[in-house]
Amino acid sequence: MASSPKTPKGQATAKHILDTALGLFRERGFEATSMRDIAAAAGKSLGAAYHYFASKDAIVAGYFEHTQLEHERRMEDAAGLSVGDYVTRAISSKLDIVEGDQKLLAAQLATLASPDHPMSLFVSQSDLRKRSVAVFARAFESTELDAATRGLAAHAAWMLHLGVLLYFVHDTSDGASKSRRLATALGSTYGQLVSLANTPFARPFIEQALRLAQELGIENL
Amino acid sequence: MASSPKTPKGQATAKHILDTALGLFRERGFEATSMRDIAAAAGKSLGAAYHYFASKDAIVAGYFEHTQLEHERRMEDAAGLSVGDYVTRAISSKLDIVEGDQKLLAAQLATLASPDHPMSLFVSQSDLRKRSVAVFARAFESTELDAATRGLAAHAAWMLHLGVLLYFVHDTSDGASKSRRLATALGSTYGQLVSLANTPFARPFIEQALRLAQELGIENL
DNA sequence: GTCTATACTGAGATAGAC
DNA sequence: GTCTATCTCAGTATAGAC
Repeated sequence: MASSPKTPKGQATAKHILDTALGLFRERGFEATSMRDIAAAAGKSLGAAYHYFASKDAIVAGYFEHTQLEHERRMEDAAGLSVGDYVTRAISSKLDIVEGDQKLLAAQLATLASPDHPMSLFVSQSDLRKRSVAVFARAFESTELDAATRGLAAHAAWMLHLGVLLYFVHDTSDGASKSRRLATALGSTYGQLVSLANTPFARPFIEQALRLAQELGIENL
Repeated sequence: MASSPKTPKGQATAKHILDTALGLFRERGFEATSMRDIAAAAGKSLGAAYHYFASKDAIVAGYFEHTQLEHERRMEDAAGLSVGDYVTRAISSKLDIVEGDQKLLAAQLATLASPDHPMSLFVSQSDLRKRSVAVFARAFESTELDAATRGLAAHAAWMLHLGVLLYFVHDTSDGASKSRRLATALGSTYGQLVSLANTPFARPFIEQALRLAQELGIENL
């Protein structure tokens, strides 16, 4: 098992190993980078790397933790925006944070989407998912939607964001401009749809979606 | 490199190894099954297994090939159905085929969704994706949609089907009943939406989606 | 062409000395 | 806190028997 760093020196070493690992993941991809490579590039022994990170996956967990913290921080001042602008901004922020990490994200898709895996986003306890959804939930704070609809809307926005990330993984355009274009389009369209949510036209669809979500356990994911 | 079987005996051996492997994948999952396990369970040597399948991934490729052929076969007689019924039927059929293979599918998510990987669904050349989308395209043969809208509609239906498969991977309900419920709900709702496609209300959204799809290269995926 | 036997490389992971 | 040595086991390569 890996221990968390106790001394300032240990903290520095752990951070150094993490940063080195992420650099290598970006350069050559996740699978092409071995723990030996990481240790060597960090100027440490293999044992030192395992002293701080129980496994290669633990390093990735550190990356996602950093990613989420950064997302929360960057969305702190977005409270007053319209739904469309908020969602667009939230997805775009995420793209800013993960830009350059396509290979790493691609390699983690199976982990993130698999059941039975401790880092899975779709197990009901997933702390990372809850916090990530919570960021999107704030888009609907100023709307007139009831709590249930709001919860569904937040999950839908979060899934939209996952869809953009899936596109992003394959996006080779400069500065991920295509992904950003997609984020804007989806965000504003979604904003328009949400504004229809209380109209007679849309209401039956919403009702149906709410029933279905409850039946299938999407809410208490 | 692996050779394809030349004699009836070789064909039988290859099929036996494939079936044995799939059985083990279902039982214990993909990663927990080694090529040695597969060879041993099939009563063959490790070399024999590698003689027919270049890698563990090659066995999985065999599985997806079988899956797709089976899907095409089962959808042969679905030509006359309405869009909603066709899509529902197509997704449900797929669930029939892959039921029990949650662990295998989950383990392949990264492979299927990654760029750079020969088995990726999202590289433009992917034969498997093209054939899979083609099955869904037949849902719109009897509609009055123009070709471009039809192509977009087919891709959208196919992505809906991927979404259901993602849900299915986590579905522990008996006989995947929840996934089937989702398939029906999405299929019929999608059918309703498509029937609106030529109305003045929906047309602007469709136009926008078409422009976006072209811009982002979704069409010639 | 089909298949066995065997050995090789390199990965993730661990134990225990310092 | 760090390192060296080592373990296990994956996929791989190949020589040659039938």
